[in-house]
Amino acid sequence: MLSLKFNRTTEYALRAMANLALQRHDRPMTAKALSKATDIPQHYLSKIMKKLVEAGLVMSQKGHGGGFSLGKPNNEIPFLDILVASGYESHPNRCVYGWGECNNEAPCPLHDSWVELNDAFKEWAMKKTLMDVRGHPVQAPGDATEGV
Amino acid sequence: MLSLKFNRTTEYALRAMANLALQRHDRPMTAKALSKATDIPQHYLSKIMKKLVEAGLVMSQKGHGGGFSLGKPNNEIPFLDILVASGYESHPNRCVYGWGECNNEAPCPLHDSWVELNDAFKEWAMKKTLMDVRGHPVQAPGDATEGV
DNA sequence: CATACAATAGATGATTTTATCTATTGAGTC
DNA sequence: GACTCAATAGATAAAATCATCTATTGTATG
Repeated sequence: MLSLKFNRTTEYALRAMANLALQRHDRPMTAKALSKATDIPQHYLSKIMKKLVEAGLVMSQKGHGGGFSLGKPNNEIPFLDILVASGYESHPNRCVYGWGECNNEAPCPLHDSWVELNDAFKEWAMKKTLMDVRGHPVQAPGDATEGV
Repeated sequence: MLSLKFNRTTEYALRAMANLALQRHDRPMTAKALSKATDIPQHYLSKIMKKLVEAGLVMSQKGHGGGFSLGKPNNEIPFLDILVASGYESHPNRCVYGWGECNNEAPCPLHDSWVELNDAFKEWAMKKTLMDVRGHPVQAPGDATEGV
């Protein structure tokens, strides 16, 4: 079984955003609560949230009653933005084959294959948004949700 | 520009294999030579080569005149095998959302999206083989290759 | 069989990533 | 305005990854 691996920071960013997106009430969610819900170390999470805030994907509110909430509607937050905001892109198109210069004009032996994979990845990241996170009931249908 | 990131070990494995695949003469290639050609630290490379040997993707020959050569024909070595052999799979389908149990029956909110991406990834990894590495001239057409 | 070559193995070190801890700043409530 | 809540910031620590160094084992050649 092969599966992609994101680094923790990116994985956490995705996880936190998905969690925020599933929040029903429109009251902001505190870092502490989010940390608990996502099982992400609180202070580590805070640093990630900061990045997401800076990217405009999340709004933050200090002080009593404050917390985090989405900065845009679900469907306007593609995973791509979350990946980028979380700092996923540290090695901008680094050549797997090790060539300093590697592009369509001077492609390394792996270039074409590599591009194919990345195109698929990029397509996914652009197409999928936080809207796609809803799709399963998060809790059992009969549970008691406090009325909005 | 978003692009996938493999860890170094995996990237190196891919790179080394691609390099071996492009070798014209059928004499084995020493770790030293391969290290130089791929710009991978020699002893680090050796450890990776060991894994590839164990997986049967590479044959190794000790002693004078020895070195590494492909263990199978190019087209029988899909990238998938290289990834797996290099140890890419450390977290067997870890749930991005952090759920211990996460599968089609009990899918986390990110599951479907995640599966979609991974399917694309797996398809790529299975489809592409070392044969796809040939496709560009490695050296200028008119260069002097020693006769086989 | 002595020598040089070359893979294998194990120990050690550097760097990066991940995680934690301790303030500090900002905002609402009594 | 004192108090509590909660994000922000920075320093520090733990762990994993990446890299190097030093033997050791195995193989061909003079």
